[in-house]
Amino acid sequence: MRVSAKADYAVRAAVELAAAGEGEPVKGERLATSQDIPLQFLEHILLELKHQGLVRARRGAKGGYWLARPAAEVTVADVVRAVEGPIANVQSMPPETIEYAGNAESLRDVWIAVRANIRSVLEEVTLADLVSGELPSSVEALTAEPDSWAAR
Amino acid sequence: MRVSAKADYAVRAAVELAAAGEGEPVKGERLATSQDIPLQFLEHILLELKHQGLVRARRGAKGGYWLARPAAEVTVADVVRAVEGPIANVQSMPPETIEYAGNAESLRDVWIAVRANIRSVLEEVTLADLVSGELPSSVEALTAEPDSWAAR
DNA sequence: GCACACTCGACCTAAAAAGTCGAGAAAGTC
DNA sequence: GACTTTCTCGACTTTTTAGGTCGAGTGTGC
Repeated sequence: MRVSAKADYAVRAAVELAAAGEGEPVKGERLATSQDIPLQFLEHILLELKHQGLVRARRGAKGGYWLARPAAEVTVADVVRAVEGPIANVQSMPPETIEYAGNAESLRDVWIAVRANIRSVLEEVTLADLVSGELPSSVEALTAEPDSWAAR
Repeated sequence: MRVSAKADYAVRAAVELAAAGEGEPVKGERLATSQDIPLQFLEHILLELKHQGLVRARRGAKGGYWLARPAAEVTVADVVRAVEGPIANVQSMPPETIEYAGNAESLRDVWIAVRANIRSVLEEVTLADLVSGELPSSVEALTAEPDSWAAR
């Protein structure tokens, strides 16, 4: 139940692209320095985002990366899935395919519920939301709870 | 964003202990076979659960493992934390301690919201709930959504 | 005292995560 | 058309985690 560096980097780079607007391409190096990500690792991540159709790129002078879709139409879930695959898998299997023996039968439903709740955040927040700093109200409601900020 | 085999095993073993009741200790081997978990790996897990005070054990004939607290007072979150540490860390750091540069500032709030939502499931469900098969209504509400079952 | 079953450190392998290198190919500039 | 820039991408390295095994030891009950 942890978020990998790769996923975190991917979202941050995508936000940076979103912030740059539809204008001209942003160079990998600028993304790397502005978000403090190792350049060559970032290039791999951007390549994956490109392969998933989230990002486009051009080489050469005036080259760089840009979002393939408007920032308001790209969710955080899209970016995370592009680099990590399905969200909230259990033992690398989607929870709905797992058969639990006897007493643990209901455990599957718990993992399903967890996944649903993760999705309800990641699929609601778009890159445009992140750039503007205004998250959807359902998400703000969660961060408003003081309890959400307690380490545990 | 995945659930490790270890966490899954730990919860299943704990459920099995919960189902056994307060009576006599359950042998490691019985837990291993009933939930189909490699015995020696399971023993490590049970040892961790013991170190965290969730489980007690006795050696020798008539030995075995049992829950240190009533099943209704042990949540799935307790078990997962015992073997995996804090839930929903980003790059091994608790999200509230992370500083994001410039445009990515709000990303921290997203991870906080995700963690809050995961907790709201795992901290609500107890081992007793799992044994009885009746999950809290807030969790059942999530699994009732057909969308929750769709792979993505 | 003997068998049973947990204790626990040491070890192991495979895979994933995280990061690096370097050759090459497209795009623009002069 | 040479040159520079910047992405492309396979190969490789390193570190960490996941997942699992072994075996000597130790407490317990009979």
